[in-house]
Amino acid sequence: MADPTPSTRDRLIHSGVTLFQERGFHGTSVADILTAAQAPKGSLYHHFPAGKADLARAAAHLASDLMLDIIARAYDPAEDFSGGTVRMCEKLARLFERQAHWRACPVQTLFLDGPLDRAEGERLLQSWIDATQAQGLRLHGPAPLTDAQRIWATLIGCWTFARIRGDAAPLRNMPDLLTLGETRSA
Amino acid sequence: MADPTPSTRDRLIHSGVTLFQERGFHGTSVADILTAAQAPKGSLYHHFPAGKADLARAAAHLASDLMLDIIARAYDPAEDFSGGTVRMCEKLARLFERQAHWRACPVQTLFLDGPLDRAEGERLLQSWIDATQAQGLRLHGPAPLTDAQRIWATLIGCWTFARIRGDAAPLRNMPDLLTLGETRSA
DNA sequence: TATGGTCTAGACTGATTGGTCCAATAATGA
DNA sequence: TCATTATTGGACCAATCAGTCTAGACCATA
Repeated sequence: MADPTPSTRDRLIHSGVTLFQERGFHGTSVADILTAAQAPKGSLYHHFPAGKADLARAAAHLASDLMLDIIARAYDPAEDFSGGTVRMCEKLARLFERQAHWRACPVQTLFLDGPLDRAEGERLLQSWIDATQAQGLRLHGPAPLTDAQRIWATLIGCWTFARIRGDAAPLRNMPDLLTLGETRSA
Repeated sequence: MADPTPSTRDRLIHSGVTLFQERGFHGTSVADILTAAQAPKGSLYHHFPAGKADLARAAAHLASDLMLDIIARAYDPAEDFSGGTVRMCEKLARLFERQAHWRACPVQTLFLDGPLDRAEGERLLQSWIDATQAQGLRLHGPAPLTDAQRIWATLIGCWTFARIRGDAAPLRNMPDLLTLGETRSA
C-alpha cells in the first residue's frame, strides 16, 4: 500500500503532514522536518523554493485529500447517510488512537495555524462539506446540505473535545450529539 | 469599568491573553508581549520567573475566568435554558466581530497550543461545562449534564467554523444546530 | 532622612531559527 | 560517450529567540 521507495519530495510532504498536524506550523521547525524526512536542507529548498511555508501549504492540501479519502471510504459502503456518518467517526477515532498526529483536527493545526490564507483554508474545509453533502444526496439523507454542515461543525467540536480529554470517545460518539433533548423555540 | 492604571503585571497578563489567544503560544514571541504591554524584560521575569510559559499559564486561567463570566452573564438573566444559550452565542459572536483575539476559541490557542498539560486544559474546559450544567439545573433544562456537554462540543466546532469563514454567523446560529433533521437509529 | 525590599530598565548572551549558497553527485537525453 | 539538467549534501549566515544579569529607580516604613 505504502510506496516502498518514496521520493525525497514525498518524504518531505509526508513528514510535513505528520509534524504540522501534530504540533502546528509555529510549533514545528524546519530542522524537525528534515530529521523526520531524512533529507538535507538543499532538497527542501529545491522542491519547495519558499521553504517552510511552501511545504506547509502542500501538507495542508495533502491532508485535505486524505480526509476526502476517509469520507469516501466511510460513506461508499454505507446503507444510509447516518450509517456512513457513524463509520466516518469510527475511522477517525481509530486514527486518533493509533497515530499522534490524528489527535489534532487538521483544520486547527494545518489550516488555521500556518501560511494558508483564511479563504484557502475555508475552501479546503468546504470541499469536505461538499463531499459529505454529495454522499447525503446519494444516500437520500433528509437534508444533505444543512446536515453536512452540521456534521462538520459538530465533528470538529468533538475532535477538539477528544484531544483535550485524551480520549477518542467524544469523536466516536459524535453521531449521538446530532440530536438534543431540547429544541430551540423558533 | 477597566482599571485606569493597571499594574505592569496586569498589563503583561492582559497582553498575554490577547496575543496568545489570537496567535497561539508558539506564534507569539516574548518581544511581542513586552511591546504590547509596554513593559521591560526585567518586569516579565520578575513577575513570572519561568518566563513565557508562566505567563501563558496565567493567561489561560484568566481567559477561562473571563469565559465563566460570559456564561454567568448570559444565563443569569435568561428565562429558560435555551434562551440563555442563545444569549451566550450572541455575546461570543459580538466579541468575535469586535476583537481580533476572540476570533479564536481559547481552547485551541490557549489550552492546546502551549505549556498547559492536557489535564489542566481539560480541567478549565470542564469548569465551563460545570457552570453551564449548573445553569441548566437552575433553569430546569431538559438534561443539564448531557446538554452542557453538547452545547460546548457544538459551540467549539461552530467557533472554528466561524473563524475559518471569517464570519460570526455560525457562532450566532449555533443553537439551531442542536437539533438535526436526521436521528441516528439506536 | 535613612534603610531595605520591590520593581523597572535594558544591555547582553548563547542557542536556535529559517534561509542562502555552491560544490559534488546522480539522472537524463543526444 | 558526453553534455545538460535535476538533485543532494551541508557549510554558512543574519535575524530572532527566550532567558540572564546587574544597576538603579521607586516606595514603603522606621
